[in-house]
Amino acid sequence: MATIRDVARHAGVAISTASAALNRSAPVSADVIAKVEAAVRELGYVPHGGAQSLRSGQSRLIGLIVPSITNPHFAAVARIIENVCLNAGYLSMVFSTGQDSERENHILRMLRQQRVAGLIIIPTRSDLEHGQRLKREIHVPTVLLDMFVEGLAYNVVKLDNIAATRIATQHLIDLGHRRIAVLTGIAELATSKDRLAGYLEAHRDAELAVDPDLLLKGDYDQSLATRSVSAAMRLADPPTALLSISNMMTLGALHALHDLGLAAPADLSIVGIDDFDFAELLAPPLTVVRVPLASMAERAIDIMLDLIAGRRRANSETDLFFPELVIRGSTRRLPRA
Amino acid sequence: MATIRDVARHAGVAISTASAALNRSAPVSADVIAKVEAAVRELGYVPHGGAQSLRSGQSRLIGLIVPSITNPHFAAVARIIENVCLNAGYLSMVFSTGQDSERENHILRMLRQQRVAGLIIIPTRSDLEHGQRLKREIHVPTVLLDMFVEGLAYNVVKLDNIAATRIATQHLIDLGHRRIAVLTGIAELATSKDRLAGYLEAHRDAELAVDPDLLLKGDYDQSLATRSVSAAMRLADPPTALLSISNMMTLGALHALHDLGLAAPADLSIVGIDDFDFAELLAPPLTVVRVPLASMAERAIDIMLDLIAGRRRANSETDLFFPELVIRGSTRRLPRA
DNA sequence: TTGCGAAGTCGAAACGTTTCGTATACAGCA
DNA sequence: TGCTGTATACGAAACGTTTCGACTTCGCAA
Repeated sequence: MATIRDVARHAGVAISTASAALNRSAPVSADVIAKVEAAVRELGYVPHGGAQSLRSGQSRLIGLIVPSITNPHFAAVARIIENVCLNAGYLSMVFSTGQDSERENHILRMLRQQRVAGLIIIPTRSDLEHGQRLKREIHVPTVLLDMFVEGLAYNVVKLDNIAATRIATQHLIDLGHRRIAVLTGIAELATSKDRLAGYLEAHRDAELAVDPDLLLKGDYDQSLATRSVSAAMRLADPPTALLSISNMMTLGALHALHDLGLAAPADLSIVGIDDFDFAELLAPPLTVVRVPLASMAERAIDIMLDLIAGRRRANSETDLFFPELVIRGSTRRLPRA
Repeated sequence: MATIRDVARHAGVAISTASAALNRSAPVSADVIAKVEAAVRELGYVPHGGAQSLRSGQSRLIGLIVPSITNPHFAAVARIIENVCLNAGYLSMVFSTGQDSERENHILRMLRQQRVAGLIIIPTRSDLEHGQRLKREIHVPTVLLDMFVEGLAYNVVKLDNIAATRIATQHLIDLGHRRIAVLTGIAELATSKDRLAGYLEAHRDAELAVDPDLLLKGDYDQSLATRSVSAAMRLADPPTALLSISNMMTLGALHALHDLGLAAPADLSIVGIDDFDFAELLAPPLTVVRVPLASMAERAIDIMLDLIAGRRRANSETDLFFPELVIRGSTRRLPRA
């Protein structure tokens, strides 16, 4: 592989001059620039990123850590961040934690080994202990996406999660539902807590009691959601509506109904948080709360690049985005008993 | 950031000894290993990947290039490869080409700059010209996934695409369909050609003529597929069945029916290539040809790691995988006219 | 004419590793 | 006792860059 030494020799200049010509980091005559660029083309020279990172102390790598790349929600995030990075001369590196803190930690370490310039993370937990662990492990500009973590002075870009479930629940209440189940998330996660809070808030506002039996266990994954919903539907007094706080669990709920020979919205009105391409084509088309994901991802990477460039200083400000209810076919007015 | 020099000093040994202790690359006493490892922990030392790559001439990075990470099909591939890499001490870097050769080229260059140890690619084109371009741009072990490219002596892991569409088409013919439309792909792609070939083969076998009007334009994306199917359904003599050669286009077809107030399978039987999580939950549940994707991705990364380790030599052998028809609700027997 | 600053170029050091040849210590053997 | 071999440890070079101080050259002002 050609090195900059080859390029310099080929162009008849010193290595330092070749470097300056390529990076425009010092005044170089147009003539020399032309010769150097010609040499680069001729030799097919591509700089050694490792050497650059070693010498300059900064890489052009940005790490992105999401729960799972197979979730269309996060795939969309990855795609957007990849694009912005590529346009800015950076490279994004995407990894899935599978909600496993150990794995998250391992990924963090590997990313640190690559000396990534910045990190965008959807963390696996949001408690203080985890915050301290992250603080210990991370030494670069970081933006928290989708979720806040205790004790971390990082910028946060997230949804108004309370509002998201509040308007979703409100919608169900407006349709006359009184027994509204909720597929909850992981108790340790701030996002889950907030989403549950929104559900409770809507009940309080409507002066509706909450039946603990209708707080269904979930873990953001399909299979547990399927089981939980199955169980709920077999209750003596089953729910007439369901709020699912994440897209994969919504799918799980659909599966459960399918397995039981039931259907939405006839047997159960369903509203999910988080729209996605397929939602409209499902049976039934899903009523969802849309999360302005593209904007959120863009904001996150913008902040990141600002942070790296020193145009902005890290702080713990939160950029809050607002959800929007999209009514489709999976919810219906509850007929009078 | 702590360097290996700090570690060495802290452990009271020479740098080279510390290195040997960490990499087990030379005999080091258990005593010293313990001291070095203690120092590593205490200082939070993480080696500088760039420096390692510079000095040793090899990185632990593997590039994965797919058409689009937002396609659940490819997201699944990415996830599998990420896992295998992580377990093998490698890091995968995933990028989406958007079927754009220029972008593919740009990504290739950036990956070359990072000195990735290997590449797994689903290429944007399969003609000879593109093959030569790739050959020029790539200097590391490479595995072609999902598609063959002319003039490249790389290992290929792909589906028996002809069989895939043949059995799909055969299924429709068996159900009595005679006017079967096909949503084709990009003409330059070997995979598309093969899939069209399978469709034609099935017709030939059944001694059925092919109506050119039923060869619908597609580009692996939703929107064109939607338009093509819309147009087809407005034909004087519309098709009674549709074969879609990729999942996103199947969704597009569904959208088209939806927009026209039509439904599958009543107005059109649909079979798509490529199963995915949502297929079962769509309206209707999709009849598809399942692609053994997980196995394919695993095989690809296995070959890759073998290639890197020198346990295997690059060649142009093809690992062929076989599809399987999964009959669900989107196809039905054509009632007699 | 001299002096001075700017433009352009160069050489060498440094970044953090790995690797390889060499040094030391000690045990075993003659 | 002296020699050889083995097990460890060390020192220094090298990987490909960027960066910085130093050196020319040249134009221009004094």
